[in-house]
Amino acid sequence: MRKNQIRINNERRILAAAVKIFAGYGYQGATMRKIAEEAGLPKANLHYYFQTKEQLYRQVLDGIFKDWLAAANTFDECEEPMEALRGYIETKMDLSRKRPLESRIWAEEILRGAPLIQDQLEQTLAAWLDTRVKRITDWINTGTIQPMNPRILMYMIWAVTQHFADFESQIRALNQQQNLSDEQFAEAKKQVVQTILKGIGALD
Amino acid sequence: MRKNQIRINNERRILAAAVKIFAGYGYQGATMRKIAEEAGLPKANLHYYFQTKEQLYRQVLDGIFKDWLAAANTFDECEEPMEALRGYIETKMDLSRKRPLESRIWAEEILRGAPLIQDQLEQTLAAWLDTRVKRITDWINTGTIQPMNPRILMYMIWAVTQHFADFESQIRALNQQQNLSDEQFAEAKKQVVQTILKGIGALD
DNA sequence: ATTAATCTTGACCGTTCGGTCAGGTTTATT
DNA sequence: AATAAACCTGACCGAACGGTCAAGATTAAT
Repeated sequence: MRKNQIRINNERRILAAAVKIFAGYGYQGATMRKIAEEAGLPKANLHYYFQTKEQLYRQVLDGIFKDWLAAANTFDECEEPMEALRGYIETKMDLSRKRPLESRIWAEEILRGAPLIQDQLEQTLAAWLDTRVKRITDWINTGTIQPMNPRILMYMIWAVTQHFADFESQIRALNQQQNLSDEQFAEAKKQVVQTILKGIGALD
Repeated sequence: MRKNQIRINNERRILAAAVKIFAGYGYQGATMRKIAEEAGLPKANLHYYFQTKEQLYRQVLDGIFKDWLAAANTFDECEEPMEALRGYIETKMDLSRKRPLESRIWAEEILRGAPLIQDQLEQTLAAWLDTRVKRITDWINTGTIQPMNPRILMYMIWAVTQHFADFESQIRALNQQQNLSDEQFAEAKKQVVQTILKGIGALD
């Protein structure tokens, strides 16, 4: 069982360090030296486990993408539109709160034109979105929620929830140089859910 | 009048090229060579007008910040809450549509922790936000709109409107590899306004 | 026409980057 | 105990980076 224990252990350490450094400096700004220092390993050791910087970065992105999709479970578990959407928004808000670094890496990749994950966006994410769009369309057709473009709704949910991770430093600067407290974040989460659900007529 | 015409002309060319390159590659990924090539000038010439890469970048950011604040005029010009907010949201959406590069440069700077504009955020932007928060608070106190946290409302507006510029490549991948057409963007703009205004009870 | 100021540019510099590699050390297998 | 496999790492490399500079070209001022 603990056959490749050393490999498993070191790859985990390197990936954790890579998340921190890529999030803090961006892909170009991050250096293998910084990541090695953060991981407490010699630089050459990184290249033993990950041949190139790009391969290391790809593995980081893959991990983030999986979390991204896993957050959708809440969406699928509920029959009731209001509860499905509420659950999804809350899950995405919690993800922004607990894993802001990953959100920022994702944001920067998209910002740069998604050079490495374009295929995944066009294949996996597009398919993922299609099935959710179909569900929302059903709700609209049965009159459960008001007519709208479901894609734009999803874009809005992504935008708002991820904003709290991606623009954290701006929010902090506008909040007396303090990160949002747990209470403030809970209030934000509540207001985001409330505004979107009410905005699409799901609370009437 | 056309005293420093050469200087004015070249600085404009360089700044325009810098916006393109900084937006496309990020601060670290952008190189003075690429900017020079885009501007059609020798690299050494850039350093004649802008001593360092950081100074060039700062001037780009300053220009963006001014547009940012100028977009607020719509907010102040209307007495009616619904119209003030609608105007502001629409102006921000138009800005995302017409100047996506600037939005992305801003987003990347915030993503990296706002190392160069932290002061401006804490001073100018914080003051700007405070006055708008006061206006919204007045509307709440007079019962024109429902109780809420005005700051979170502003964060939501920024998040959603800027998303259409910052995450353009993701939206494109989810839209059959096509950027949103003018018609699609107009629909998005309408739905964003509708959802937010209805969401805060301004349309009841 | 002459001088001064501004502008232009190829060649160059020190630094840091991602990546390599030979040779040593540790761990697993028999 | 011996062999093989996996792991470790200091020293090094070519390329590309931001930035400099001296010398020439152009424009403005007198």
